Amino acid sequence: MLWLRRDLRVADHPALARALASSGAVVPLFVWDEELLRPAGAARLSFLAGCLRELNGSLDGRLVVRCGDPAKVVPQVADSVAATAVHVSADHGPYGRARDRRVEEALRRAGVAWRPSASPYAVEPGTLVTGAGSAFQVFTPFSKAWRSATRGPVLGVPPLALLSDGGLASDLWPDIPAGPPGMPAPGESAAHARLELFLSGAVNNYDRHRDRPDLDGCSRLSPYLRFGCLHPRQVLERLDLSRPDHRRFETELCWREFYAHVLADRPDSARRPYRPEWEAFEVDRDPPADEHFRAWCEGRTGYPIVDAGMRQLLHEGWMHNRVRMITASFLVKDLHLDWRLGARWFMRHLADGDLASNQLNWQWVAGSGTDAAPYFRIFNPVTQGKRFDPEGSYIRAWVPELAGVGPDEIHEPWRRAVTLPGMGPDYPLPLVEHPVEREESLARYGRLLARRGR
DNA sequence: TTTTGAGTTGTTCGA
DNA sequence: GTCGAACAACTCAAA
Repeated sequence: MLWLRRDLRVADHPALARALASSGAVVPLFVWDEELLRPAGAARLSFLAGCLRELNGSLDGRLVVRCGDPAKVVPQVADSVAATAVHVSADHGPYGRARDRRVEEALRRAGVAWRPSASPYAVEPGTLVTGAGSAFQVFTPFSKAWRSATRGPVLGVPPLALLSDGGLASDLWPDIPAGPPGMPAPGESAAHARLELFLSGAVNNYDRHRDRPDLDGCSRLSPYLRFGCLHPRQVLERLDLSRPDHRRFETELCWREFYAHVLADRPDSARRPYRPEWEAFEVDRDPPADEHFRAWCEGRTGYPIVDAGMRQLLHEGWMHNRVRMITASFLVKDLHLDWRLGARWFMRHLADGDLASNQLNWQWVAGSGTDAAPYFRIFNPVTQGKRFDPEGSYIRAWVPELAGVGPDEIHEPWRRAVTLPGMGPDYPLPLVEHPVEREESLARYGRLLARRGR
């Protein structure tokens, strides 16, 4: 049996290849695990469903789909097809590890072997350590180790004739809500199409354009990497590392692997500050915190680049990386809310929502994460907007109230002459004043330092 | 064990 | 308008 989780592809699939090589017939199984899907919204669920539908096609309709607790369902299916072994791609996340321990134990009692293969990372999380044998906490030394680590070969598509549905009904699916209108196209073939598009264009200007949400300058591969429609190995082998732009993209893939390593070492950092002293950082909980949070979620903070990003998230199930940083900084440093609120909202609405990348990047913004974050790194939403969306076309695409405002005024619409017709009351005034809240954040940081000194 | 150099992504202020 | 300095102190990783 092959139990699929975050490896929804047929090419370059070590667990699939190994299962087929070691057995007479292989039954592929996917389990809708309610526990895992609870924090996911319509975008990720429908993206996942689309990936499964296409995968089922690639597997000649032999994919067995079930709902429930894997510790019950996997042994059940294994029993009904008389499986001798269950193959998986390893999962090093906090939930995945605990779940796999339970499943492995249940299978062991039933006399079924547990066969983990390589994870959805180029370098297995947990394997890279410092000279002293501890986990890396700083990106740069990690990236050096990662670049020189040996990686497995890229595998092709194995012959699939030995796949079987074991005679089981295969279509026991939960109800999946429809995804947002602008959602990425799911599946392995869409992943390869996107990769080819990226390789034929944007990657060659990646250094310059990756930070520009108004351009199609980044890879948009994150949802495919999230569900293993594509393995990072397959991406890395296509890069020309003699070119700085390609190396820059490789670095971004390395960040993904770094945070997977960090989470494997510190599973608690998904829910708690990586630096424990940050537990004491003051966040707003009393009114108007609730109303502030709602305004942020719905994209009506009155800061155009922030609102554009939050609306793109709801419309596409995706947000440009630069804008993720800007919106996250706004929640944490301007609204003084707990990063976990924002992280949960992102996890709900992102098709690519990945626990390690999401939680630890949020912690990076909040200052509680691995980076020795300079306390003064507070994004100014106006400056960021001007620098990375100079014409304002990204904002205009997502904030129709500002469609008629020109580049000079669009980042600070509250400053535009009141005599301008037609764009008065639609767009909200700023929820807070950035310069004031910046000082407030610095003051809270100062108090955290003072508390530590005591 | 001690020392040393360095740490993704920024902003503001004053010259 | 441009540019460089200042903005804390600490901890990590490796020599």
